[in-house]
Amino acid sequence: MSNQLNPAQKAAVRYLDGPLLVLAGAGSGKTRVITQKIAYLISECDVAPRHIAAVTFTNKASREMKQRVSQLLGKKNMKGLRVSTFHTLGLDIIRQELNALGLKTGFSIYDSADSLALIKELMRKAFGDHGDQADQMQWRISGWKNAFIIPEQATGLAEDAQGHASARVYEAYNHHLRTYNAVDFDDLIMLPVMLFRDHAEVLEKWQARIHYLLVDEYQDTNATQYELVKQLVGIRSALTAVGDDDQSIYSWRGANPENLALLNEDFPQLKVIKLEQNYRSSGRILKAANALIGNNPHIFEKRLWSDLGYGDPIRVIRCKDDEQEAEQVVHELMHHRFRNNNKHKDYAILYRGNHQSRQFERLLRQHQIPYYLSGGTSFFAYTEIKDIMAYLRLLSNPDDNNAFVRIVNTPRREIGPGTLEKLANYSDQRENSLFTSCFEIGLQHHMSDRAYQNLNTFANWVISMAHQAENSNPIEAVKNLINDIRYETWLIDSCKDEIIATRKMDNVKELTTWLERMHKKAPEATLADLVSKLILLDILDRDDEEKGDCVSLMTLHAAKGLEFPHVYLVGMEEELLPHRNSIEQETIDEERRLAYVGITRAQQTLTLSLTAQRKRYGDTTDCEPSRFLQELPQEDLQWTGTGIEVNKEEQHERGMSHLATLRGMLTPEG
DNA sequence: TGGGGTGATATTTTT
DNA sequence: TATCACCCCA
Repeated sequence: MSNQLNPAQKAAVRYLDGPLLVLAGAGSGKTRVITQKIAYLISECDVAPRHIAAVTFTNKASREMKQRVSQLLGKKNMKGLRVSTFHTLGLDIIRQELNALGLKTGFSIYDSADSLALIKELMRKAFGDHGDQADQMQWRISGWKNAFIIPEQATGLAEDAQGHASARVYEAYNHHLRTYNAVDFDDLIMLPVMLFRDHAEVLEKWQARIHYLLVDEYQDTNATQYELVKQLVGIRSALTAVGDDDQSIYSWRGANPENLALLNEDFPQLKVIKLEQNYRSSGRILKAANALIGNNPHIFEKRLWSDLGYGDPIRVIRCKDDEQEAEQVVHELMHHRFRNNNKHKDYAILYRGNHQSRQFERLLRQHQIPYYLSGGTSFFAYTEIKDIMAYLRLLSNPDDNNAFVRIVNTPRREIGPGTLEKLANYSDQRENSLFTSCFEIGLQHHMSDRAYQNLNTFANWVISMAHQAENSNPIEAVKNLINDIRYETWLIDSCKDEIIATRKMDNVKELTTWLERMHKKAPEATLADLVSKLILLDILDRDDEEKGDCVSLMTLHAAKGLEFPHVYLVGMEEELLPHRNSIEQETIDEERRLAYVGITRAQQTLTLSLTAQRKRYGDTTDCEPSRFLQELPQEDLQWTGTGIEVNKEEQHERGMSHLATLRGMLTPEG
């Protein structure tokens, strides 16, 4: 890829006369446009870095962006530049406007596990026992927050008793979060928007701070995020939004691809620039991608092209069942790699659902091919990390009930479920956090002296540790704390396996190493600052570059934004891609975009695979080829597959059902 | 407190 | 069919 910008890219970089929407097709160099534009603003237009904000969705994207800007400008010339995720931007705002929001310093950020636990508890209390529906409730509440709907509005919108009940849980949930001096992920966006709506002077302050706003992956913004963008941009309208409606695959999570069209309405002066030259894929792959996505309705028409040559045919491997699919794909991959002397990391196997990875993993292991499986357990899901994080959270925010409950008896302090129950009842009555209740005289009458003593000792210990963290080096304080609670001994005692205990302790050490590193970078930051930063940052992001030479296995969702020389898109069947639920809900368009995202990941070769049968919930079911296969240019597809012979016999037995169509597709000119 | 038995449940998940 | 969360019991 050359360093020069093409005319469309250049126009997007230079355009500053008003709001701009850059419709950036897959592989059209959108990150380059954003980073070059930042550089242009700073070095050519004399905009101070601190007046520019670029917002992304993932830490990874924001890291990459920062890095590329610093390549263009040098680190010292970008001081003050704000490149962050939406959530980090929200966190910054909240942190600086605490009082107006009714939060206290050191507030906690509840991750989804925390919020689920809270919702579960509330549902148990309010509705007897509907704790098993907590995840649906969490989903609903998050949906409301993403759509900028407050509890009162949710109540108003409720159509039945169940809706009312849900709105009540939402209300209670928010109320409890505030009591615990905590916010959840969605609040990080929602609270700033509410604040800006109600306090013009605060909004003005932030508008004065951010003179130019750039938003990446604009099609993924939800209603609340769009509101935040509109507020910050204000009448100045200095906005560059970059997005691609064809790559909108998160609407099930509240993303509003219509925001692209809304931009047109909300900013009548909106300028639209299309990036249609693709620097990634062969002409044939793009032709296929264009053909497929042509079946979707479009507000903005665009047509990707490339001058990278026409390339190899798209292969379609037809298999007997999912087991054979894995065999054939892996064999094909191995041979291709060997013939072309490629690296493992040149290859990716993409699929619709996580469960599809299994067969492939098995075979890759069998052939000793190193692979990288995206979407494992998050670092923060480990119990030992949760424990330590809970301690750290409690130090900065003693009112954090989740943290309190988690570690009050870990390691053991003889504060059992009975005592906790009594404490909880008491604090409920008083509308206080558990921690605060520990100090109340009235509590004594509700439990044994011994229990009361234990609680008191613990609470005082928390205070002294918090004091230490505040008044000396926070990292030292953390290390002290881990020693103080004898966490290592506790791990060894509680794990049967010494190796596991060591591994867990290693994780804990890694956590402190991270804190140390962050502390070095920002010596002024308090422990609370470090902890909240840590929560928004998925540590597992780190092995991006340390991934090594591995075949990538991932879902289509996870593949967005990535590219590979050779891509295998597997499971091209009805009910899988498009997924069964999407067929029922008639949201085929998004599934088509998902397939589109998969296809456009490929640089040189693309191989699709499908099976005639698949094991599903126990029994084997027949599969039909995905409708998307028929939407591809048939003359560019090359069908192969060894499953055909086997199927010939079955065909008689089954009386030529759908297999006839399959065979039709296997013969060219069918 | 953990392990085993039981029953429900089976897309995608940036923060 | 496999997994996972949950409950109960020792």
